[in-house]
Amino acid sequence: MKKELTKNFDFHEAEKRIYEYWLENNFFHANVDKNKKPYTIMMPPPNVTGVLHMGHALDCTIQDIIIRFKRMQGFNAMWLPGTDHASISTEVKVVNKLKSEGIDKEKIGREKFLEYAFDWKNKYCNTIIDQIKRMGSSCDWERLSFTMDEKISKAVNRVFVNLYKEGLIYKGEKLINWCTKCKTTISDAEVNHEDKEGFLWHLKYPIKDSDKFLEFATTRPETLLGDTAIAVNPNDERYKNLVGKHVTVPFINREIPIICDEYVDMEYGTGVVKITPAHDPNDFEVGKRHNLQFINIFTDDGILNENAGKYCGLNQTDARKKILDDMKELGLFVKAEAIVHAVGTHERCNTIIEPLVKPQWFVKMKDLVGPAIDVYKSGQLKFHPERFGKIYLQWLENLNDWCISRQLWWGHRIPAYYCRKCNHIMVEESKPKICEKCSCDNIYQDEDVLDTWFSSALWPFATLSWPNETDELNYFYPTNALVTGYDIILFWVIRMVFSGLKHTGKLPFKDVLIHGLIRDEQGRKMSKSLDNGINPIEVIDKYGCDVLRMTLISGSSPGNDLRFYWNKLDSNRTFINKLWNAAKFILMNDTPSDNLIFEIEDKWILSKLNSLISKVTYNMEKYEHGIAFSKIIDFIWNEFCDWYIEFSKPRLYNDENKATASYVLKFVFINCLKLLHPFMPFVTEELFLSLQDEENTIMKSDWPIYKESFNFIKEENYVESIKLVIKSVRNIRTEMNVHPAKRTKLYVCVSDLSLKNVFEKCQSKFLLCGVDKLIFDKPDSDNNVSIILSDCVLYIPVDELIDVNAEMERLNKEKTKVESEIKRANDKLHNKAFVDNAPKEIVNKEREKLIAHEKTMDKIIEQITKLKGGV
RNA sequence: GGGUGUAUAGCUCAGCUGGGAGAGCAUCUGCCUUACAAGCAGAGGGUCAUAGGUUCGAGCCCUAUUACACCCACCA
Repeated sequence: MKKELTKNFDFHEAEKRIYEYWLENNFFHANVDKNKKPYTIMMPPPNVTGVLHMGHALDCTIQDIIIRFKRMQGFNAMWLPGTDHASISTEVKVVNKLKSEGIDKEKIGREKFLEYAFDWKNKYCNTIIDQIKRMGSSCDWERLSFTMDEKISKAVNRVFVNLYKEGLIYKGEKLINWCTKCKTTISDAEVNHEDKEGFLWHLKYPIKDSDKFLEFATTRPETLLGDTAIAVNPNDERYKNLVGKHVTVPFINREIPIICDEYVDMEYGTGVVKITPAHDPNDFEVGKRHNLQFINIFTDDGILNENAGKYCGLNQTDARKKILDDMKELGLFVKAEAIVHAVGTHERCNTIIEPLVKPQWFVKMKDLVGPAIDVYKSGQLKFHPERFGKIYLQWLENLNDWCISRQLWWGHRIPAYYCRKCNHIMVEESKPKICEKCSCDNIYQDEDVLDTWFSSALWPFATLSWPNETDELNYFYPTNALVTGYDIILFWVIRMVFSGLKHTGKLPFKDVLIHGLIRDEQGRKMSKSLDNGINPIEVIDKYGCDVLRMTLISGSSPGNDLRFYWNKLDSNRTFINKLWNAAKFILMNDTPSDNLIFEIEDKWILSKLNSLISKVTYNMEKYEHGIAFSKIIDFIWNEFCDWYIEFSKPRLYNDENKATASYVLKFVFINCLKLLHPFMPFVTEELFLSLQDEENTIMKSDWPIYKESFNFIKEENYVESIKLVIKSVRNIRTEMNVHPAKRTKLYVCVSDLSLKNVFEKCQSKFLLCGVDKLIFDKPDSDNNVSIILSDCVLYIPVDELIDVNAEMERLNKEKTKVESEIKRANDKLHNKAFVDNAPKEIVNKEREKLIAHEKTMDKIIEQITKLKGGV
C-alpha cells in the first residue's frame, strides 16, 4: 500500500521539500554529453535593481515549461540563469540610497562607490535568485552568471577591441542624447517621445544692411543664443533674394548667414528655420553640410553657460522667459502659437533630453545590421507570434549608430587607454604598460562605462566562456529558444542577433518567443507610480506556485497582454484540489495488477488519452502552451474524473475486473501528471512520487508518446452512446424534478444488436443517471416519458400519471428542433455546388447527420401518434 | 505622418489548416451520491465591432470604416 495523501495539498511544505529534493539530486544540471541532443535556453537576466515582478514570473514560467518539456522528451536540457548589472538603473538607485544616507557619490570616489554598488548587487541578486527558485524554475544553478562576471567582462573587452580594430567602433564628436539629471549620454533607444503642449514662437531677426526683418518660428527660443545660421528652402521664391545675406542674433550680436537647405519645409511656420547645430539633430546635420560653427550654450546640468552672455547661469525655463521678454522689448517678437509637439525624454527618469555635441564611443551599425536582416528574411530566425518579426525588421532597417559610452561608474569600463603625453588612444583588452607611440608610461583609462546592453548582447555565448572555445560553448551554443517580452526586442533581441552573428558566426537562437505584459485588473500596466504591481511571491505564499503558473498560462495566447485577476487564482486552485482528490481515489482503490482484460470504457479512455497526447505534444512544439494546457485540464476533469472514475466505481466496489480498472486509472492518471508537469511541477511531482513504488522523479520521466495500437474507435463510439443516454436521462429527470437519489427502470428500444449488447453488458453504468435496471423492450404502460435518440428510444416510467398535453408539447418542441436540423442538412446536400466542391469527408459527414436526424424524426412521429391514440 | 495589435456570452479571455460558436467566473435550479460542497447534476445567456467582397461554405481570408491600445518618426 502506498503512502496516504493528506486531505489537501499542503503546498507550503511540499514546494520547499520538493525543490530541495530536485536540487540535492542535481536534476537541473546538464553536462556536456555528446550522446544526447542539447536543448538550451538562456534566461533573460533580470536587472539587479530590485525584486522581480509578475512579468518575470511569466517569463520564468514559460521558459520552465519549455525546458521541462524538452527534458522529458529526452533532450539534454540546460537553462542558464543569471542577472544583469543594469548599469544606469542600478547606479541611479545606489546613488539615491547613498544620498539618503548623506553620502555623496562624487566625494567617495569611484572605487568606494563600486563597493557600495556591489553590496547592493549582492543583496538584490540573492533576493532575485530566491524568487526564481520559488517559481519552481529548473535552471542550472551551477551556471549562474552575472553580466559583470570575469568571463563576461573578458568577452566584453574582446568584442570591444575586435570591433575597434575593424573600425566598427569609433570615437566621435556627434550630437548625442544627454540626460541633465543622470548626467550621462543615452542611446536613441532609451529616449521616449512624448507629445507635449507647447508654443511655436514666431520671432524675427533684423536683416543686416537693411531695415527689414526675417521672421522664423521656433519651439525653443532660448537656443537662439547658439544659432549659427538661418535657413530657407532653396525653392522658396519668397526668400530667394535674401540667401547669402546675413541677419543679426540679438543679445550676442552674432551675424549669421541666411542659407538654403532642402530640409526646410516651406509650408511649416514661416518657412524659415533658425539653425542651432549644437542642440538639435536636424540642425546638426545642416551644420555639417554647411560647415557651420557649433556653439554649445548649456552646461551638463542644462544651465546656460558662458556662451549665453548675460543669460549665463539661468536654467532653461527662466532663460526662455527672459529672452522672450527681451525680444518683445526689442520689437522682435511676433506671436505665440499653441501647438502639440514631440519632446524627447529619458525613459528612466522622464527628464527632457538635451541634445549636445560631445565626444563619445559609437558602434557603426551599417555593416552589422545586414546579416541580422538576412537571417530573418531567409527564415532562419523565427518569431512567435510571427508579427513580431515585422517589428524586428522595421527597427533594424532604421538603426543609427549606437552610442555606447556612458558617464557612469557602474558597468564595464571602456577598454580604451590614453597617453597623457601625446594623447594617443590605445584600445586593448588590458592596460598597456607604455604608450605605443611615445613609450611613456603615463597612461590612463577612459572614465566611461559601456551601455548595459553592450554586455547583454553577448549573453548567449559570453555565459559559456566565449571567446574560449570550451566544450560547453560548442555543445550548448547556439541556443534553441529565447523567451522575452516585446518591450525589449530592440534593446536586446536585435543586439544579440547581430552580436552572435558577428562574433561567433552563428545565430544565437532560432526561435524567439515573445510574450505580452501583465496588466492589473483594470488593464493598466503594472508600475511603481501606480503602485499596482503584485509581487509574485505574495501570490505564491497565498496560493502556491502551481496555481500562479496556471494563472499565467491558461487562457492566454502568445504575444498578447494578460490581465491579472485574483479571481482567476481561486478557480485555478480548484483544479489542484480536483487533481489531488482524483489521486486519493486512485490510491484508495489501488490493487495489484493481475491479468488485464480491457473493457470498453478502458479502451475508450486509453484511446482518448492517446489522442490527447498527440494533440498536446503538437501544441507544445508550437509553443501554444495555453491551448495545450486547457486540453489537458479538460481531459482530466471532463473525461477522466467525470466519466471514467464514475464508470470505474461499480467495478472497484463490486470487485468486477477490479485489477484492470485500477491499472487503467493509474496508467491514465500518471500520463496526465506527466503532461501536466511542465505547467505545475510541484503537485505533479508530489502525486507522481506517491503513486510509485520507487522514488523516481517525474522530472526525468519520459514524455508520453502517441501509440497507434491505442486507438479504439469502436469503443470510443460505444461509450459516447452510453454517455449520451445518461445525459439525456439526467436532463429529463431534472426537468421533471425527479429527486437525484430516486432510482428508476429504463426501457430501451435499440435496433442495433451490437449496441444492445454493449448496453446490456454495461448496465451498472446507468446508475450514473439513477437507472438501476435496463429493460430491452417497450413498456406495457403508457405512463412513461420518452427520449428519442437517433439509435434508440428510451422510456422512463413515472409514478404519477403523466400530463399528456405537456408531454405532447415537449415532443413537438423536439420535433421542431429536429426538423430545422433536417432542413439545414437537406439544403446543404441539395446544393450542387456544395456537393461538388466540398471535400468528400465533409459531405459524407453531412449525409450521416441527415440520416441520423431522419431516424430520430421517424421515432418522434411514431411516439406522437401513439400519444394521440391514447388521448 | 507611418506601422502593429485588439473588438466573440454579464465579466476575463480561448478558438490551432475556412466546414454546425467554446472555457472559466458570474447567474438560475436541484443535490452534503462512500475522491472532491474548492464538489456533482441540469439550465439560461452570443447579429463573433460595422459595411462590402472572395468562397459551395467566413469568427477565421481580402477591402473599407469605427473605437481602444501600443510601437516607430527630426517637421523647426
